[in-house]
Amino acid sequence: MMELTRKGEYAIRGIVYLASRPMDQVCLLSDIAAAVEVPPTFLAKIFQQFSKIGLVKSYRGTGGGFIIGRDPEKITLLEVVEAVEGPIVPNRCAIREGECPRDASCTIHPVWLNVQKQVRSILKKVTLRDLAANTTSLPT
Amino acid sequence: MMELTRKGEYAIRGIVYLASRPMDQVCLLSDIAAAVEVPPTFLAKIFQQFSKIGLVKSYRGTGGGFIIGRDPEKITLLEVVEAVEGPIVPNRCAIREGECPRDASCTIHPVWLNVQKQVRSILKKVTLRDLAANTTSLPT
DNA sequence: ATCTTAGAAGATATAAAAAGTCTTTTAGGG
DNA sequence: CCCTAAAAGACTTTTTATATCTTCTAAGAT
Ligand code: SF4
Ligand code: SF4
Repeated sequence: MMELTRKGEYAIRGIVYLASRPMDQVCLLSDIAAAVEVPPTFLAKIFQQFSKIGLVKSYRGTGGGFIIGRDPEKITLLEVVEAVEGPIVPNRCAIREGECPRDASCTIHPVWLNVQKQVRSILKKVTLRDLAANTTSLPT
Repeated sequence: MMELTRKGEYAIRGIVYLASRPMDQVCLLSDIAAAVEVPPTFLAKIFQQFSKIGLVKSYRGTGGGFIIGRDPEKITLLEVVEAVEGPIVPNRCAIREGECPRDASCTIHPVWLNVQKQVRSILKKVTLRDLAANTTSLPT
């Protein structure tokens, strides 16, 4: 239960790798995919999503590729996960009040709200900077 | 992300209802299904699973049906959820150490372990007695 | 200008899981 | 022996996940 999809896992691996690279160094998608062992075409789709919302910046053409969208310290794991997996909702009724007609009287409802809150809280406290291994100075 | 399946939701609704009934009163599956608004055939499958592990007791034939397997205070929401949804694992690496070859050096790994721990902790603290609305004295 | 490089966008394909149904069998009463 | 109700397992349908492919667009190199 509650399992992250491959997409989510790949997304995190990819952007964490990117966050560990210097911001002035444009990374080829193929290089990122190889480094984090993810199917390149799949990672491309994921990074397109990231690009749209500014989590990464993309450059086309020769010398193109990706860099991180902003300071890794300002990007939380929560943001990354929700960007590709959608909002964290342990059950439908956690989407919004009234989503389940039973929620007003349901004794289980508050439990899911609590789960949602706790999980979001954990993921929000972790930034890409925390996650980026110090590979900044590694060879290309 | 992290969404409970219908099966899980139905399972909880069903067993919570059962927990709210007096233990000496055998409940028809069809009645339970109607009360919690779940497809009867689907709930049947779920209760078969519960029966195997003793969460509910089943009786066949005339006057048959289901009762709760043991004191609702002794059954946690965690147990119920894991019975039908499997273990709570926010990511593969939370299944067991070594499941992901990267886990030893992975900076994200501990985050998922933490998520898993917190969620399990929340669900473990909630018993079926807490969840059972006081419908014990309602008409059949 | 045009060629090459590399990402964007969208369609498509495959596979797996979820959701639900149906049929046959077994057990327990009347 | 007949009726009731659950057990067991096969089966169907739908949805989601996973992945790839093709065409298009932007940017630098020649
Ligand atoms: S837990 Fe309660 S409120 Fe939430 S979906 Fe289930 S019935 Fe509805
Ligand atoms: S978070 Fe790290 S250890 Fe867990 S599955 Fe992903 S790479 Fe493996």
